[in-house]
Amino acid sequence: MTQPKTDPRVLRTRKLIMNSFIELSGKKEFKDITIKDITTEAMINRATFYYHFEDIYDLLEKVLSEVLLVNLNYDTYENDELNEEAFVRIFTAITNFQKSLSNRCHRGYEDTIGRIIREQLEIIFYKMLLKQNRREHDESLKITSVILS
Amino acid sequence: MTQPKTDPRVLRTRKLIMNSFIELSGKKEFKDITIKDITTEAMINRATFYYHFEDIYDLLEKVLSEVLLVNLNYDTYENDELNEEAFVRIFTAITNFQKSLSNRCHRGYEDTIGRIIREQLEIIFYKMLLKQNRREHDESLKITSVILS
DNA sequence: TTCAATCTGTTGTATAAACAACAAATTGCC
DNA sequence: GGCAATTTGTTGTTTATACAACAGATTGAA
Repeated sequence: MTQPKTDPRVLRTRKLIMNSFIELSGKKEFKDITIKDITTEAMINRATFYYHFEDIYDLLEKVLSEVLLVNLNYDTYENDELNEEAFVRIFTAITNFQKSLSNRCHRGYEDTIGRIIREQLEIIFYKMLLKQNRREHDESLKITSVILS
Repeated sequence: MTQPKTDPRVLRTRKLIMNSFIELSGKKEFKDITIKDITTEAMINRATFYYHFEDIYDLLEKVLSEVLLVNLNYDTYENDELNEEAFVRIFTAITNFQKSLSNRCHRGYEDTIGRIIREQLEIIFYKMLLKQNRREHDESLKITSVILS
């Protein structure tokens, strides 16, 4: 509640970059997306990218976390049944990322991806547990483990 | 072709402000729209507004010109028949503006609006004439004159 | 009318973003 | 492998935007 309020310029720029990345992810494989692509699409100076993200992997991490969090917050307002669909969407997205990522083995990156997803899922599941409905989510957890293993 | 390239920040900010204004115009009457409303909606600092526009009337002028120009450029790619619809849209928009503007008589503003519209229409008609198809547009001109009188 | 609240313009200062230039790394092609 | 072209990080400088504060204007309700 008492957050220091982030500069609106920062919010706008980050959103532009992230959206451009997501947009491009629909057209190209992750390994073919360059930072220059993203910044050009976002109409943002390339130097500005590095003000917000270390590199393209850092961006990927943050986009993934963001997506998962957004979907989470969105879901907490809907109930039970509808969540199922959302989970399916999320998992599909994750799987796609994993797949398109598999080529670019650079610095054993799958581990990092896996870590992020697990962390976020942990949070999600935790909040879900607080809402008392356990059953189906345990299945999801197993599925994820399988995919990431 | 050899334009000095405007700063992308400027383009973004102007677009944000203009879009917010257009958005708000759909919800409120012009006379009820404050600059604070616009900047809040656009998530732009109010001081920044004055960096780009003198006041709300200046914004209105530029939005009108912009809208007309965009529609013009859009139309030049389509041909004859479809233009009719576009013109209808534009005239409806103009008429609405005029109507919602009529209360706010502040500094005899209708004159300015009329001037802008006439200027822009002049350009449009001129370009149309270069494309040889005269007939219908003369009617439009008459209609406009009536409205503005 | 009067008064409180809101809005308008304006200014000074801090910070994010643009831009240009660069060396190093990576890619892709022969 | 080697070479040209592209991409990546990084830096210094300029410019646009954020923010806070202000006096004056406008609004709206008592």
